[in-house]
Amino acid sequence: MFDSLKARDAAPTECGAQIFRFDRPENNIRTARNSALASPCASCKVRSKAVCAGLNDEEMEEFSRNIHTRLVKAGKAVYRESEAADNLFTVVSGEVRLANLLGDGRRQLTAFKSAGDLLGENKKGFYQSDAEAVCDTIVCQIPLSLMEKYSNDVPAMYASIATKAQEELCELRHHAVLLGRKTPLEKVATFLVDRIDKFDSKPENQAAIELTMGRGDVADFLGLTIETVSRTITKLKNMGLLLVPNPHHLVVRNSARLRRIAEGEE
Amino acid sequence: MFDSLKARDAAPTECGAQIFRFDRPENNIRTARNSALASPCASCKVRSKAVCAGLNDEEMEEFSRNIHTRLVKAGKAVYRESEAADNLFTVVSGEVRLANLLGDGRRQLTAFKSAGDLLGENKKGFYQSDAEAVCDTIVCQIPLSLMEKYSNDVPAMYASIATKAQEELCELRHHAVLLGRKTPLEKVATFLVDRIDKFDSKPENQAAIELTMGRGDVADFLGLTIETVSRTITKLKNMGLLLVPNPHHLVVRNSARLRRIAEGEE
DNA sequence: TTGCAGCATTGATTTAAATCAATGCCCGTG
DNA sequence: CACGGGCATTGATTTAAATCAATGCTGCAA
Repeated sequence: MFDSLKARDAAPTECGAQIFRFDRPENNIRTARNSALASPCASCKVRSKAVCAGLNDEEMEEFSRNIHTRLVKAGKAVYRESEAADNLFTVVSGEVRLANLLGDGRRQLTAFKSAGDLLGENKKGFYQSDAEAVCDTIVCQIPLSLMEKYSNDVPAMYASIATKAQEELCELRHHAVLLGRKTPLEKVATFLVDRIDKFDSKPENQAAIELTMGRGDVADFLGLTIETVSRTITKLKNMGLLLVPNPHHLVVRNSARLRRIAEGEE
Repeated sequence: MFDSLKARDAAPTECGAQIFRFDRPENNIRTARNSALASPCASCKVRSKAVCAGLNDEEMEEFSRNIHTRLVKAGKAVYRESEAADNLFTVVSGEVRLANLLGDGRRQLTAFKSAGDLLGENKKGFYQSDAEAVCDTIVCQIPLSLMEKYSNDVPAMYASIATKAQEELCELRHHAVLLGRKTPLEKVATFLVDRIDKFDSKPENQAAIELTMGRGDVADFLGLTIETVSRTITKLKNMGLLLVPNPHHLVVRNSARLRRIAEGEE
């Protein structure tokens, strides 16, 4: 019955994951008082956006001794649902999808996580979704025990986690509206607009979008089939709203109108 | 186009909201050392489940001077989206729906909150949904400033809020799977099973379910139309899984099978 | 270079859920 | 007690998206 909704494997697509360099101590987040301390974290490009942003130099120094970075190849799992949740993860580069499966293989993606985002939703000590790399991805693995330690000592970190949880709740409500009430056209438009807002710093009317994931991932994120996603993108193209140089690179030509469509306003 | 999806008003249904009595100091949660202190909180029936559970007698005493309880009539708002978020709320009795609207009136409910649940999701100081009483409901209004004060002093309270946030995230992911990938039959079955798990302490095979909300609310929660919800309930009735004494009271006759249906296993 | 595998697109057909429409039921009210 | 309004249910019809099916494209490997 749901054959075409079966879980699909990752598109092992090149997504330009740049390697995280430990040997480039250009700390532009906070001046290291003692550059001899320069730890992996010191040169971390996502530190300003990540939960560890609030640590001072000494704390960061200890932090960096306890975390470690992992390269997760496209399609491989960072963790799986029901595994014991011992770590949190910050995405350093690349992109991760959070997936939940039904017994017969139907799949729903609940989020894509990219640079600076925090992963590791758990309940009673177990992860609640599969977290899989969409493309080659680097994550920073943070033992939960370490987090707990800092959470008490470093209010900024607890606050940061709380804020991220609130944002995530907000995103999920937003996504529930999409899944439950939007048309395919509105779903795809929302997806594209959200990507622009997440990645494109300059909110011009014309914006380039890189899709690290394949159509199957988009479909499972939006609660559609691959075919409907494809047809809808073609439709947006025919409406003159989109250029499609190739399946993984889109250019939005009129993001204002796309935004209106996303909200069901036309 | 979406006329039949327009936001529907509350069913002003009687839901047996029992009035919260201040004058009955039967503190079965924690023995009040000094019964002269007996505050409204002392007799609160939901305290063991609520965020204030971790307060000691003195803290609770101060707490009770700063909170106040409000009766919200069926259909009225506890708060509205985009209002300044100055308070959190604990549901004392009754039930609240969280609603998000699209410009043209389409509506998605993201949660029903009942006794002991915490309300007041906000982002950057503003509520993110409409919170409306499904039936006559009593809420305990807690100034956010008070929460912040206790959050620093009373780790248990911060932990309790964090736990509730995690649970909420978990529920929303669960709901995303439902909205994006389940059939109407599975959606309704899931809704019923979740209600049993939430309200029915004894997990017998036969369980009574009270629906405080009308079919419109159920439809907007499940991403369906009223008609489909109604037909699906009839279908479950015809399958021998359900008795429907009246629209607001259902009896599940085989919850094990209902559970299997909910997970798409048959 | 050719062939193949995996995606993506496009087209035809089916089907399930939305929409449109009518009726019934229950409760509160005059 | 009769009436009216708001829900809920049920039936008929439409329609949009899933499904089924075929073809095309791209990049990798033999």
